[in-house]
Amino acid sequence: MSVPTIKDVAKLAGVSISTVSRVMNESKPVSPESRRKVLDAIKKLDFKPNELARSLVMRKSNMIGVIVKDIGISYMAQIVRGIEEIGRMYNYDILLSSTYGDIEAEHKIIEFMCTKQVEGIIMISEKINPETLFKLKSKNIPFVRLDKFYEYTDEHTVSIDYKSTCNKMTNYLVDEGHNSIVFISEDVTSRIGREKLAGFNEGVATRKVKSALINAKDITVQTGYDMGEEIFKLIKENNSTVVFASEDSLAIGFISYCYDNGLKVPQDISVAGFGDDLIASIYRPALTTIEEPYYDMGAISMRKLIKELRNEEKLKDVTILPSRIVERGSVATFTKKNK
Amino acid sequence: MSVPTIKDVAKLAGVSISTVSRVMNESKPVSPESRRKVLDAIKKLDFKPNELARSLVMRKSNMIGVIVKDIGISYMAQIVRGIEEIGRMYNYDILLSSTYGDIEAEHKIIEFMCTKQVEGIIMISEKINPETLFKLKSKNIPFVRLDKFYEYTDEHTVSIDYKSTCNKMTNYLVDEGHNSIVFISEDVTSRIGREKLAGFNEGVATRKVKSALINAKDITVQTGYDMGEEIFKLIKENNSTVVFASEDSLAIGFISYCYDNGLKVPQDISVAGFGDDLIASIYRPALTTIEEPYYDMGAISMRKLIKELRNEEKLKDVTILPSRIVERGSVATFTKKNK
DNA sequence: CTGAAAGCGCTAACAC
DNA sequence: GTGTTAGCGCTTTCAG
Repeated sequence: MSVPTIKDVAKLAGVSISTVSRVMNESKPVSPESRRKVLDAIKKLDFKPNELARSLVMRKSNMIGVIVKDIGISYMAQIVRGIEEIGRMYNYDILLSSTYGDIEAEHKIIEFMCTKQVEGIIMISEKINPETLFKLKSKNIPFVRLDKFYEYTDEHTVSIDYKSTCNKMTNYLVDEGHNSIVFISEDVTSRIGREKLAGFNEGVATRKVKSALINAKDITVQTGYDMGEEIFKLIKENNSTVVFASEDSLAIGFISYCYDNGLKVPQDISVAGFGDDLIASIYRPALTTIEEPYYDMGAISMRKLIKELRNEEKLKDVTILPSRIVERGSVATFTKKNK
Repeated sequence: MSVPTIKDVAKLAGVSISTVSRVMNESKPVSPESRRKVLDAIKKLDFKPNELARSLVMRKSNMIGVIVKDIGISYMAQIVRGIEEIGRMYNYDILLSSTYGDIEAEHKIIEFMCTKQVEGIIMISEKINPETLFKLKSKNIPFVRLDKFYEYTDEHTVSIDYKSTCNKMTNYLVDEGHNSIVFISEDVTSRIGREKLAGFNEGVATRKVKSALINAKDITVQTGYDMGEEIFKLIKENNSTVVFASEDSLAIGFISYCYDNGLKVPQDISVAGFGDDLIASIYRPALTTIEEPYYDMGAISMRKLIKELRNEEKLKDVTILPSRIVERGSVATFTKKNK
């Protein structure tokens, strides 16, 4: 016989299917005897309820859709880890799909996930398309967005305080003895780009140190590398001793450029990043950077989503997580510190 | 009204639900007029069929379970990308779960995925537990394993020819003018470990160069680093000019050790890896290594699984994919080559 | 406490 | 061509 159903269990146990259901779900009292018989039958048949059928009748799929731009991007994978672990705790499975930035695909995925009756959706992307967002909202299915360029509006997200963190890093660099800093900023038309820049500027202003700015067109390692020459120029012009990149990838790209062009990090120039990518600790020199708690971002998003689904709690619009500076080898110290 | 069902469509179109079903699935001819009415109603209501219900009655979930050890491991994420893209082509969704090596969790996940009626399972792990495998087989649900330590038996997998590839790399190194090679091998009790070593030995034997061997207890970057001192000793004893690590992570760890201990790669010592991890091209010096086609491994596994599900083709036991040497900066050239 | 019966949303014979 | 009906495997009234 193929896979057993509740009927088979009922027959073997000599009770009705309702009784079987009741012992399985402990939804209603069942006499000890029936209970035992049912349990025996379940064990004997190695019966496992068909979750599809349960989902259908209970209108509850226990599935969350996770839409990422690309699961191969390491920080996204870290977020997914968090989502997944919390999911398992609450018995939620995740349906994963990647968009590769294709907006057509994005829409299809959302449709499809809805037909699969996912109970909620988490979107992880660098930038989420407004149309997609609109679509998502129209479905009125709970969702959380994890989006680097998120402008606070009325959706739910989990983030860190980019501004104060960049301020902190700037202060740290000055504390280490750096008096002229080059800042590589990312897309300043985005909230995060602006916040990071603002934090840096604030730090520079309060500490009264010199600064120079350069914009990255995107946040790939390649771009960090390609900007090398320009950055070198800025360093020379400003007598800078450190480059603070608003993304680790940019910092790594730049360090690679230094490597290829005979500048030693941190002996000749210090470099700090932002994000604590997987690679930041492996690279040599290991990158001094700001830890973005990706795993936690995923975990908290998931927890929020689940609470919302259980009506235990309304999703708060924005959750701000702490972040910290991770000191590694890429920043030289010019001051004697007594820690 | 909440989400519309097939009934609502039927009512609005003034036909029976069968007719609606028929036009949706094009399963049977329908008069042009009914068809139009149905299509109109569907559009008007923005009706989308409940896939859960369809799955239940058709006994076909269109879901594949993907069990990874940890989606945060970059090569695993690469494999998942391949799986996912092919999946979408064939309208398969993926249900993702990570085990973190916990065998308890592994079993639960398999159970759970089966109750969710996944049609097949792909397991991605460095080492798959025999018990898990047994469980999986007992479910008799099609599955593919992507396992570094896989010993060919009777399951289905996709792999590359580790032996000949290592042989090729060894020859390449000799061609570049290296006459004494240190090989960092991984767990030689595993098939892959053995094959890699065999390939290396073969190359060394045919080219009649000197060689030294050292075993890695695992394949983490840290281990590569920790072995640094021992490797240094081997290099000195054998006058070696190159270290060939059987995993990129080991190579990277070792290069980091060199960096921290004043040996320059490739000026003082060359290093080659295996795998072409994401980091291999980003690291400086960029790592000369062997490209393992992770994406393709995922894609092909998925395609095989789907073919099997469609009964178009039996899963071949083992599929061997091509791989190639990626020349980058970590290996010095001592010979003049006219390419 | 327990069983019969209705029904979740859909597909697939089976009649007409 | 089309509607009726019987399920898919399960939960949940509703009687008893």
